[in-house]
Amino acid sequence: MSEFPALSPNRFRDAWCGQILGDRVDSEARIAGWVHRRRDHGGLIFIDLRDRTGLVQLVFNPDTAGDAFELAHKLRAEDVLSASGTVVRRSEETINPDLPTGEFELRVTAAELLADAETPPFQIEGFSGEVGEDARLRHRYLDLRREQMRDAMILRHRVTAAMREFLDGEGFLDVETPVLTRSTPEGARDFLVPSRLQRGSFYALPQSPQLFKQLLMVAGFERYYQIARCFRDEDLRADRQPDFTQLDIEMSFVDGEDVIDLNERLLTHVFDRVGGPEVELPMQRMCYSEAMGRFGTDRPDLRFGLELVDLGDALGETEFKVFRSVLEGGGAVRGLNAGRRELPRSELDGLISRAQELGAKGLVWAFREGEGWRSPTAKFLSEAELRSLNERLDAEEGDLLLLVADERRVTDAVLGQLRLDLAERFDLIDESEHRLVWIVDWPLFEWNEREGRWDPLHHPFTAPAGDFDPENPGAARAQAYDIVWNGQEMGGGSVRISDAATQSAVFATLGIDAEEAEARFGFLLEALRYGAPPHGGIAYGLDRIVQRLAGADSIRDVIAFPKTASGADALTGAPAPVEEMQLKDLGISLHKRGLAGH
RNA sequence: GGGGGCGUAGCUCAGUUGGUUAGAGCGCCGGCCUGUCACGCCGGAGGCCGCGGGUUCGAGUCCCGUCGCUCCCGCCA
Repeated sequence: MSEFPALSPNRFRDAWCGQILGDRVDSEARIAGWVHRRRDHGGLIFIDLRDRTGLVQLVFNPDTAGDAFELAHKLRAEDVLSASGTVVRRSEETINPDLPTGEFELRVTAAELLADAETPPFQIEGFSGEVGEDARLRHRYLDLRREQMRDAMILRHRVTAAMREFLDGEGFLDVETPVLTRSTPEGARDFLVPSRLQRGSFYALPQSPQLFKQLLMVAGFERYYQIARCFRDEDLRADRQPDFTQLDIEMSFVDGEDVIDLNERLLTHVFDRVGGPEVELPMQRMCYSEAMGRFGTDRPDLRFGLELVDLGDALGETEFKVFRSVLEGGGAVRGLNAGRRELPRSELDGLISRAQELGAKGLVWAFREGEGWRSPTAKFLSEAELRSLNERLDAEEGDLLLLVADERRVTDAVLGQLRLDLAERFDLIDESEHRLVWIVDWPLFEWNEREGRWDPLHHPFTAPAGDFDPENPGAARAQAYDIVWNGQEMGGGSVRISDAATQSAVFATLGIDAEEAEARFGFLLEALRYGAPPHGGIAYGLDRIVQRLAGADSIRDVIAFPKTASGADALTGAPAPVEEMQLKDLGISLHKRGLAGH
């Protein structure tokens, strides 16, 4: 999109407010937009007129503006105005260098009020405070007038336009898949839609178009993409909405390398088009086990250090019961060196609480002091052990060391999160830096202790790497890849299972027996028997990509009409009760509040 | 489901140890003003202190409950 789309001149306007009208000095122009600000000097009135391209100053002089002068006096913020007049180059001393159009102004000769506006509930711009999000969302159409929101939405458009441009050039077909569909097991709760024609049955809103895009590969479309709305009925976060948007891509006759290569070119194309970070190709890759080992997470933020270190073999003979029992029970003692930090006792206690909140039983903190530690825990450890730990942690005098002893899963989760907390606390992240990394070589399954079963790390359609041995699911590797950007998961994909036998075997491992597999995924298994090409793809969180490109704190800032943390639409009031008749049509009865659960 | 933070004028916020008539900036309304651009100057209006209950001679302030917003854990790619 060009910055100033061509305008067909009409009675409202023949130019954009943000347009530099240098080539029209001394000639006529007509402009329409919203009154951004009025500066009424009594005998001379300035109006900043705003449209989506920017601002321009209108000058109303009683000698030249005629009736429009009286109108200008009555104008208020956010009134909608069409004004015509002469484009004038401002005199040197009246140029506003802060405004792109600041060398020019429109000397108004006629103006028409197209709509008057009530006083907005909050100022659109130009005061020092930050308007609360609550107020912004209730009047989102006003919030979207703010420059920051307008730019975010334009950026979003440019991102999707660049994606379409690239994928179109690579021969991808944009195919729409159903929104009313059957539950596909992505792991999250489904949003359900009751069927009127088949009472008692429900559609599910798609958590992703996963199965449909695979069917499109079976159909022979070979290259598919869709900017697809997806739905997950889980609690919200700054980077999670119940309905969100994926860039969904699938390709045939490819292996994982092909998919990664195409996506690296896609991302750099998009970044190039919208002024995103410069990324060298090929992008960095890190295998899952390395990410977990060094950072305690499968989505490491590589912009700072504070890496995790395994300390178990420095403590093989330790008398310290806490460490010893964990190690004997197959757990791990891991730690990180937070660097030379000063922290009051209250903050150290805060770290302990945080570690407990994250699932640890406790947290050992220590400052290196000489060859040993200043720490409540120091007295339980031998001098040799302290020296050895200092060495492992590369600790220098005064460095803050944090250790967690627990199951490996817990040590990683806790230290991985503490690492992020510390980076924030000590401002270790250079916000101008961008680190993208592919996480590869994933396990196919992980053991779900609570449910006592194997779960897929990605989804059940991910192809195993090499031969799949159903007898040893824990050893199976996946042909899967996630793209992680500054510690945030931006997209994930895999090569898919393209033969029915393997798919059935994976279902069986996941505890889905043949009967259930047939009932839920029979259509997929059948499709795979009719000649399914090898295929794979990826899905990106579009909102997150735009959020990061916009430098926003929340995906809500790059979604036109987002939901609040409780899943409500503050503007429309959704979700809302419905008429009794609607429920009756659907054969649904609600338990009355107060009766349910008794 | 759990934990933290917030809720006072239209907006953003202050409000001391529980004390008399609840403040500021911006916005809004009126007046003045011919080169401002967050215009300036003068004047003014505007409050269910989220809601409900309790303690107290007295509650914006303390306690209990509840609702809303938000961040995090769980959950979720």
